[in-house]
Amino acid sequence: MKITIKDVAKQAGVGIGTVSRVLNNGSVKKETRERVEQAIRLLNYKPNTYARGLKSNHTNTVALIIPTIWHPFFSEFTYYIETFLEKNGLKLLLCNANHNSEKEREYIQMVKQNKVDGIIGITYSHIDQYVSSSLPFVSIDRHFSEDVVYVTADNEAGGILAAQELIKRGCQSLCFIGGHQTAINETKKRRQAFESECHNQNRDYYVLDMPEPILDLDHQLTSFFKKHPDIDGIFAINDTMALDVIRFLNKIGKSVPKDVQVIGFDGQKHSEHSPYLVSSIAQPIETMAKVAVELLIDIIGKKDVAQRTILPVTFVAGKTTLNKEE
Amino acid sequence: MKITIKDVAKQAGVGIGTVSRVLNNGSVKKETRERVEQAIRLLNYKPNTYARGLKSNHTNTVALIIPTIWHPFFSEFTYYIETFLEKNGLKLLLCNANHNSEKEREYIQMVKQNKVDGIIGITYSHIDQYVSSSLPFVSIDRHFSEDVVYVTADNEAGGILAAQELIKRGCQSLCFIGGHQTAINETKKRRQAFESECHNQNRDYYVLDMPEPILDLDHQLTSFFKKHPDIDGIFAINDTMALDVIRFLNKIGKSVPKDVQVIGFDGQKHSEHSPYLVSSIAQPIETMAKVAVELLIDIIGKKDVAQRTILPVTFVAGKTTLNKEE
DNA sequence: CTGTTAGCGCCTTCAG
DNA sequence: CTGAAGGCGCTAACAG
Repeated sequence: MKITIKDVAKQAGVGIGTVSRVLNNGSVKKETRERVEQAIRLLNYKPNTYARGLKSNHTNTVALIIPTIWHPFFSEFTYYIETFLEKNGLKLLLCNANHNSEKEREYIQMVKQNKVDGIIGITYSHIDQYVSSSLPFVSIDRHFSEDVVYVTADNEAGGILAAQELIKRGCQSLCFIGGHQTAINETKKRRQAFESECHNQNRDYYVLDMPEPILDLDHQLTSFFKKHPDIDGIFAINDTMALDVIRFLNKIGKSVPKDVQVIGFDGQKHSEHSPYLVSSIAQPIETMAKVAVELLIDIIGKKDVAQRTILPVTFVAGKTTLNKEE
Repeated sequence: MKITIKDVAKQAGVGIGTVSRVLNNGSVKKETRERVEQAIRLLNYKPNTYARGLKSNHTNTVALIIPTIWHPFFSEFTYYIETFLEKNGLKLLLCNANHNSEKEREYIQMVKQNKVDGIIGITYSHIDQYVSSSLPFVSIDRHFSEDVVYVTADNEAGGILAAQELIKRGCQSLCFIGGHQTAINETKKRRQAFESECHNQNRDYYVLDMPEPILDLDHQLTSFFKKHPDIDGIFAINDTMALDVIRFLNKIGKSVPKDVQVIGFDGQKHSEHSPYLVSSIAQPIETMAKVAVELLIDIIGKKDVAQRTILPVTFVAGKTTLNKEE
């Protein structure tokens, strides 16, 4: 049996308008309000979200689009997004896009259908045309061609920092190992900045930048290291790649960090209280989430917001680099 | 400007009922249907979810309650849940409960408010009284006192298997290390079954079962291993605990798996294509998710369903056990 | 087969 | 300050 506002009104002996008013903090005589509140409790009445949404045209729900939740970086990010949404009375609808742009588009449609109020997205597919600046959308790590609001870590500073940290730790022969996709995204700057810093410091460096999806990683790594056996400092485009590379290095009998030092990017952990997976350039994930949520709320509230926000990165020492020589 | 069904009807020169029918695959003359579909495309019309929900009283949205998404086990589980929901045209609302039963209750309320159609929950708090069997709720790993539908891995078989695998690999002195909470849950059977199997096989075993939250783990481990320095086979209640224990063992100079072999529980990976974190009793996470979704859909559809589903576990070899002696 | 109509539960005027 | 009435966009039942 569904309890509606009508039942409450009858129970309290008032009109439904009055009940609505107490629900929405309208002005109601204190005594009447109490009577209504009691009736609400008595009947265990819950306002129907749909009826509300139909009128007010908003749902207090935000969609988050990520490639997959089954990944420490995205799960941490999602964790914080949910936390901040919660603080603002918003709910989170989760979408594992899996590089399926169809699915991403579906969620974009949902904004128009009033199923969600806005979207926060980490997406690497070509959905530029569907994301216009008129849509309440905050992009992470991804600069769309149109002027869509986005938040990103300072990938450029990260690339530079990675080179500096490796050099500081005595590496002589550096390299970058990563993968790339066709869609433009901010992560490409990691490599660029790393290269330019190597250049500035007059260091040799090599680059292995593979087009994704990477199917034969070990094969490619084998020939890369065969060609450059002297490499002793690696900057991997992210922690996952770093782990893969480390696994490979161990397989071919190289020790990390003794023979080769490795720095990843992201600053991942298994879970909140775990140690870092690898030495890494850590993204300020919590802050990124916080800013993304705040921006989205402002956009939904029709306020003007900064089109781009770049947050600082830091080096976090794990077990894949030596201690700094100072 | 909002496009409604009315606009479409006018554009197509038909009544709104007809438009509704083409939207819901009612019987419409082919020619008329085409005209309507064209109008829909032309106006880029999207049916309003709220208006629909208001009528039909369902939202095609399911809430998932987990302690935290920032954890490989839960993020994998969530990944599969979302996948299966998606296949059934359902959306996922994510709730990091963080052991906050207040928040869990809030989501339970949402079912009553028609904000979600049902709930799948991994919850370790005391919300029994709010979850009645009348609610579309599927519980994972948790047996509520009322007859709530639940899905769980075979924790009992897992405990036995863990003991067998350790013994098979030559361990002489076994132990169980875990934590427990006040709320009843299926994971307690891991310890019980492990103990009884040790008993059956006439093996010595020790137990360190700490009340959660565990604040001084290292401290407790220190005194435990001081008391039992001969332990060479450990069954940890889950992979996270296994990792913590391994970290501790390394700290005190013991090598895993050479000196001590460790088996966890869950079968966690960082992400889809990563190796197992530790040797482990793997839960059939994908199947659990699939079954949970199917059960929930059946419950929502008022069908009768099995009250409990127990799924088989398997041993997966990681790097924390020796090869089997066969 | 198709147009019309009556609500779904709520919020918001608008009188009283 | 409060009750009644209209309508949000849609579906389903009912005539035609």
